[in-house]
Amino acid sequence: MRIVVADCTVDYEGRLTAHLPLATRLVMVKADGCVAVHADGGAYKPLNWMNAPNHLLEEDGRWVVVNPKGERLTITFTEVHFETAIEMGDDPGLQKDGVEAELQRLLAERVEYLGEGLTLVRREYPTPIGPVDLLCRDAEGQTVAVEIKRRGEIDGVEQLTRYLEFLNRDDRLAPVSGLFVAQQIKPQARTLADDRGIACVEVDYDELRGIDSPALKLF
Amino acid sequence: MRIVVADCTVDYEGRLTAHLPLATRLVMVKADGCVAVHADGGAYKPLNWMNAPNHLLEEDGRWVVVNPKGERLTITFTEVHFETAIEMGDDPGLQKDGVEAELQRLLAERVEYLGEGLTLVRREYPTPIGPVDLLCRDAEGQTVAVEIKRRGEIDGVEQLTRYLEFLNRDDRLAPVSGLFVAQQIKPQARTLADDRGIACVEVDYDELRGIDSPALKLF
DNA sequence: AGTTCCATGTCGCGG
DNA sequence: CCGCGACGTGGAACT
Repeated sequence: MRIVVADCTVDYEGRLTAHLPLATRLVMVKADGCVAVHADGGAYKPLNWMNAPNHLLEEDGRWVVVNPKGERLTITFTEVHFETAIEMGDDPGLQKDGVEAELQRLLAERVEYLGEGLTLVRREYPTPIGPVDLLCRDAEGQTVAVEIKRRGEIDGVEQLTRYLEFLNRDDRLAPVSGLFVAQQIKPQARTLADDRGIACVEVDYDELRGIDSPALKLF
Repeated sequence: MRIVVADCTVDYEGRLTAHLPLATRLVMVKADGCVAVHADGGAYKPLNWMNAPNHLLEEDGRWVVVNPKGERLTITFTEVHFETAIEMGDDPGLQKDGVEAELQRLLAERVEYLGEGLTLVRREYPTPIGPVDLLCRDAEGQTVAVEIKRRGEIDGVEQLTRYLEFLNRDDRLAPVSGLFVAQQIKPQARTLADDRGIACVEVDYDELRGIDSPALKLF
């Protein structure tokens, strides 16, 4: 990794046009070639950047970074305050836990949490336009398609609507009703779901994890 | 700005749980207090971070960053290879040009560019599921809902379709027709729009900017 | 390579 | 402060 602290101006021309006036900034070049320009504040996100793959042309007091899509980042240096390069080696990568996949796993084990008498038919039930998170049957034996999100927004309702459209063409399943499940459902998403006759359920992740945990079975 | 290159492990507990095994990484602390851990590759985005406002507690060989929401980032240092701190001052900030807001502003001033006899009723016209970019009336006085995108794709057509569904329930407005406007409209989006009776218009940003500019009024 | 969808999304604006 | 939508969304998984 290469690190340069310098007074510079930056110009980006690509998906939009952007310009950074003269100021002191940190320029980072990673081993894969991606370039990022950071200010001393604002956010962890760089002010400007160019992802790999790209080509870095170093002229006198100016770097021009171009990528195959024709986007261009130009950094013009006025004064370099500090510069270094450090070998860091490969990174083993980030291990994550607690995202949507986890929520789906927990709910698949406990579909009755979503509604009395609900039973699981299949997780990731395939349709021509992608898999439905959970396919269930309710107490009366009617099919229920469940879409799970961490945050329930309009896109999720659209997605479930598309699934229902396809599932309802299958005579062995129809009529299929929809159930939209999320840790938090936005009002607009709820409005749209109501309008389309799709039921909504908010679930509590910690409570679910509690139900799931072996510890609770001791009680 | 403070920069540390070190062998470290990182643990994040907050909206999710995440862990980074031991490796050499760059740790950046900005003037506003935000902390970012970068690997030497992968992307411009840090592996782990904590935005301001937060509190950084420096113990022996370990930093603990906590924020008011109760999220916690712990960096445990094995060996520090390099460390520096640099005063960079305020950043004047990024100037952007050519995004959707700009396009909407330009078109609101010149709706007749979108069709002969079109007049603006209101920008950001509210509906229960969000605001319509432009609400207009055509030469015959019929209501037209306009959705503006930089890049016209299928989800934009879906969005406009939802608005039309709601607007058409309002007797004072109905019947409402749709107009999908973008700098470039993907073939699939155009097909879907046609299928739903929604008209499409591609606009040229530079031309619009030209029309908008006072210079043209000299002719 | 193209498409779809998640994200500790982040960011900015308007109510 | 919340809700909502754009973003140079980025990035990963899957076809």
